Amino acid sequence: MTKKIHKRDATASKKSIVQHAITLFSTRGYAGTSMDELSKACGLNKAMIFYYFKNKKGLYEAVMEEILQEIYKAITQKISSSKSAEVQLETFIKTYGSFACSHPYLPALLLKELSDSGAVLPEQLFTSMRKLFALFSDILKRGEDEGVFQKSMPMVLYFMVIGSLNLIVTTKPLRQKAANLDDIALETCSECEIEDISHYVTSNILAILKGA
Amino acid sequence: MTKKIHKRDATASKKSIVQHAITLFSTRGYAGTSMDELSKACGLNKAMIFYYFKNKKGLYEAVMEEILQEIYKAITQKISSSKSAEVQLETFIKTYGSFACSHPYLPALLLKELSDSGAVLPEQLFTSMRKLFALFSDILKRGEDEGVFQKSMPMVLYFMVIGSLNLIVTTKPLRQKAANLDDIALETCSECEIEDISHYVTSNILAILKGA
Amino acid sequence: MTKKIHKRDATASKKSIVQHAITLFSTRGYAGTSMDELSKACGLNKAMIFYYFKNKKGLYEAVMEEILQEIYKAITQKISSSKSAEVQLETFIKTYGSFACSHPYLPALLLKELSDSGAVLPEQLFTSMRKLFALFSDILKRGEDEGVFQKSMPMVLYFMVIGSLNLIVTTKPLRQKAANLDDIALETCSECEIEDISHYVTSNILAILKGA
Amino acid sequence: MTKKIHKRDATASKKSIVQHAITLFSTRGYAGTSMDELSKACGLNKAMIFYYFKNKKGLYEAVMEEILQEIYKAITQKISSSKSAEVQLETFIKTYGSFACSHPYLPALLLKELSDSGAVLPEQLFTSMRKLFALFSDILKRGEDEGVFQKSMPMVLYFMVIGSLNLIVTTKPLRQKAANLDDIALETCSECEIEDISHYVTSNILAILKGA
DNA sequence: CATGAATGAGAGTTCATTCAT
DNA sequence: AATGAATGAACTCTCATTCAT
Repeated sequence: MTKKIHKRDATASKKSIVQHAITLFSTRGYAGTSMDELSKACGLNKAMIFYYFKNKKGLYEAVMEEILQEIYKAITQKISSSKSAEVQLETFIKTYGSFACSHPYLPALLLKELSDSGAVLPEQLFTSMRKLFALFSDILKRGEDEGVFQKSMPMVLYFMVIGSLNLIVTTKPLRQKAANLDDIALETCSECEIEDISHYVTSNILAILKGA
Repeated sequence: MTKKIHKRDATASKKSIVQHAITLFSTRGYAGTSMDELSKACGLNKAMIFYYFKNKKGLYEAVMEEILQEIYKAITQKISSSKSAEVQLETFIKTYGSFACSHPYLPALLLKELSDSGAVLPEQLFTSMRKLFALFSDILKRGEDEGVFQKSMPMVLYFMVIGSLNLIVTTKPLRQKAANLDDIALETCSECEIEDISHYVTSNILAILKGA
Repeated sequence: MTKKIHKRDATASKKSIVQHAITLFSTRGYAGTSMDELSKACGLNKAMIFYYFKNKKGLYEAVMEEILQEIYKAITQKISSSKSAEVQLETFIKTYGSFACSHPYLPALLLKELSDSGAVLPEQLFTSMRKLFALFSDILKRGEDEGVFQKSMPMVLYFMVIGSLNLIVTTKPLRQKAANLDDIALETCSECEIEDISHYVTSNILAILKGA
Repeated sequence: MTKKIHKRDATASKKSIVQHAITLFSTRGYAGTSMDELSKACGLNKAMIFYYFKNKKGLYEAVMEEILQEIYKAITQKISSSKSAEVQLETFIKTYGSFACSHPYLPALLLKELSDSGAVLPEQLFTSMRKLFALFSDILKRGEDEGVFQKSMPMVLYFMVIGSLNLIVTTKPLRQKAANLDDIALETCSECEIEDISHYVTSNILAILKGA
């Protein structure tokens, strides 16, 4: 008689769905993720996903919203306390790197979305990504105004930063497997710490901005 | 009475399938591409896809093999004639950039595959990508040996190059739409030519490698 | 507007699927039965078959499980009340015969499965068949112990019994058609009652077991 | 330039197709056998099967025709020289047994066909089977006329003979696997020679026909 | 809020068969 | 006589989604 009634806690259930959805979407992609699998993963009835998120796309939107807000919050919090443009830039890159490393679904989802100009979520991706880039762009502008940075192409620099950091994170398993297989030593950074990489990227960007 | 009799030319049919598959895979992703749609796109019976490529994965492998060989050939041909490490590096970056721009499926497919460490094609992606990176890495080493380049982290630099170039290409539509919508001017390079960007990336990487 | 809403009764739906599957599998064989046809036959959506039985093989297993249990139950119920080995043997044969006649899918399915050593369901067929044969074999042994039966080859006798009864049932339509067509009288038992045949088989087996 | 042109020997090709078809039909059944697989098995182009046999059913007919003629010939040859009804019956049973054992596709195909009254080949199966049964029936009649056999039900006796022999052959692998797995000894004749079984069946039938 | 039964469309794949060479 | 390319229908199975309870 007593059926396994679930939590009856709307917010908790929603959160559980989103969390498991993040994992699945980031590993299998949007089309490759099935609602059936997701419902099993989070132990909730399949219909509940539609009850809370209307449809698959709605859930995906919630997922992307979530992770883009997370990374944005993580960066703005750290940056607020920084003074100089130089330090702010360093903070931006290092925070992004360590966040991407500890939340590897971010690079996976971001690269997937960006790889087709956000075929699934054009507008939302656009506004969210825009905010993050605006932050980066502002730092560069401040540096220019302060006379510590050269004139630059912010968009390209931004992509150099997040492109390299994202790829370093997503290809980690690939590179480690390669390291075990490879005869000759091709330096693939298979054992590098994210801190060292973030640091290296930072100094590279600064070298570019400071010029000869 | 007149059935849609097809060309009866194996190589032509295979090529047609691969070409249309490239388009679909790069825009919709692996899971999002349907063999039905593909067969309609290339005007061939669905069964022919399986006749030639055994299954969906087999076709995808053929597609990736194709484009990775293309870009590798494009780069090695141009590089062979270059002399100094510096010029070779410039050639690498500019060739990659212009190829990616004229064959925009390359960045799309590459980013998708790299975004989950090649979930679909682990080994093949690995070997093919490895060859391209080895080329890049060799140039850096030669530069070091010749004393014109500083010591560096080749993997990170490589990802800075292809990360930025790929993202510039794939986000082009997104950025152009943004430019029309945006009130304030955020420099998103929506009108930049790929030559200028490749040139900028090149000089940035050289700045990094040449140091202060 | 009025969609074909179904009963929403799990056990009823499952039963309906199994019942119609029995008919189809027994007439068309495993490979010859299509899930599409089955779904139409039982008025349920095709997906429901997979919802309840996972896949075609799973359904087939359920079907075989069902009918083998049925015949086993039918026989054991009747036999339990019998006293002597002789009567038990008679009960076994006659029950099997009348059951096979009133449930003609049993011989059809059994012969098909046995005709290739259970290519589809090796283990299950094995255990289920084994139980039935063990019953038969036990009766013979008891008869031997009691001194009323001669030593015999139980497996061969068993196959003589179920072989003949099954074939009589499955070839019934064939033999009746033959009777109409045939000029000369070939005694094909086209009008025989199953009771007479079971009786004849019983007395034959007893003749064998009692010896000269 | 020189393509692998095949034998160009019509009868040889046809024979090869039939031989391989026998194997496949007997193991996988009619519906379970694919023309693709068959063409690969016999190394001939798929279209040739249709060139020679019109369609799948036509090939199946040829296959059944072939094996039913084989067994009929094998038996009639041996029987012609026999004198008494008793010896003829013995010859019938033993020849059938040894042929079935050395050509195990016969029992497999026969049981499959008989299990649904020849759904695929009603008429042909009917005439061919009829001939074999007529042979058996004639022997019994002669025995009756000679006063050595009791009155009997030929159809049932016939099915007891071929039912048991066919099942013994087709279930051999099943019974051998069972023997290895089984803890307690259930006499499944897993190691019996066909000669012993044929002999046992013969003496059983004779016991029936000679009566008390 | 939660469940499991139900659905229709479409997925990838295989089929028997035909046609041009 | 023989081949490989082509076809359309059918196959098993999965999908996102809805409905009754």
